[in-house]
Amino acid sequence: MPTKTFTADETLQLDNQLCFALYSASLAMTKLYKPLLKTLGLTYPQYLAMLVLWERDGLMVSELGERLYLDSGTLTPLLKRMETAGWISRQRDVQDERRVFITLTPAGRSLKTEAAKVPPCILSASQCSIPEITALTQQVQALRDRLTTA
Amino acid sequence: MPTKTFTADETLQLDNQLCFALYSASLAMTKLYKPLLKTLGLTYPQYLAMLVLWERDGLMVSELGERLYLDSGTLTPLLKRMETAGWISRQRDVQDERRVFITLTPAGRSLKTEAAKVPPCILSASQCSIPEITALTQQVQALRDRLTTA
DNA sequence: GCAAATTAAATTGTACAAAATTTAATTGCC
DNA sequence: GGCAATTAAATTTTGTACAATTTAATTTGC
Repeated sequence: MPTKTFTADETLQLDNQLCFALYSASLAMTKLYKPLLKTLGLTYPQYLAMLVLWERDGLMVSELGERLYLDSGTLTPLLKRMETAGWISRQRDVQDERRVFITLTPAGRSLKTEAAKVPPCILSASQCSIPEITALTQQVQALRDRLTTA
Repeated sequence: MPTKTFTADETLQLDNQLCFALYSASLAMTKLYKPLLKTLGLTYPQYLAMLVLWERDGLMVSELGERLYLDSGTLTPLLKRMETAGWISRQRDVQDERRVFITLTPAGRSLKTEAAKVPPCILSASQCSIPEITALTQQVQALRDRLTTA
């Protein structure tokens, strides 16, 4: 079977780029979340960190980073701001002084109730059905997993 | 038909979030592009700006921003760096001193040939077929368009 | 039992993103 | 014609991202 070839113009069209579709969709998503999260006192990446911690806390910074695909250079300042805001505490391991464990404060834990109102707002704004969202989420996750192992 | 309801735990699971799938996939994509673009002397958002300008240059900053869904607060410093690097020139309109037009330099224009090698590298790293990529791109674009009008 | 390699986080420096404010120019409207 | 509203970009501030380097602690070989 002959392989279709593309011109330089076609391969470089902005609207043919999956990377740009993801980039612009992710920024659009962030803009939608921002005003809702502002009422909670969280930025968007801080909200993602809270989603991880509401599932299970007492994680090391590196474990949080694996879950979020972010490194310590990004997480350390973000977590310091979250500590200042009163959502989490950062405690260095006495056994191994390199490790820092992240634990939710009572305020951080109870914020989950308010946060549960956010996803339904986003869902309605996205004008998508649940099955559509679920399918797209799985496809994009599968792509991400292939990209991170590449 | 009864509507299925979800618990707070389900709605807040990180791996159920389309927003996080997009966010992490977009960052993974950026990491894949970064070493390839470094050989060209471009950052990833600068590359996106070049894609627009290779299609058509002589745009105002605001027109570039509409195409990329970015505002002048992001684009102005980015474009200044691209001017310093020699890829573009920024010329203020004599008729209307508020407008700044962005034009490719000869070096910027000729960079397109080298850049055409990038998308095939990404395609092979993504381990996806062309039809898969095309379909996913269109779905994510459609989502973005619904989010930006929301 | 100790030096080399590894691991974990912090630090540093560069580069976006976006909200808010400022400055400058133009457009409407009476 | 003149003033308010609007538009366009720059500036400022806050907050990510991430590569590269540094510091500190542990593990592994020999």
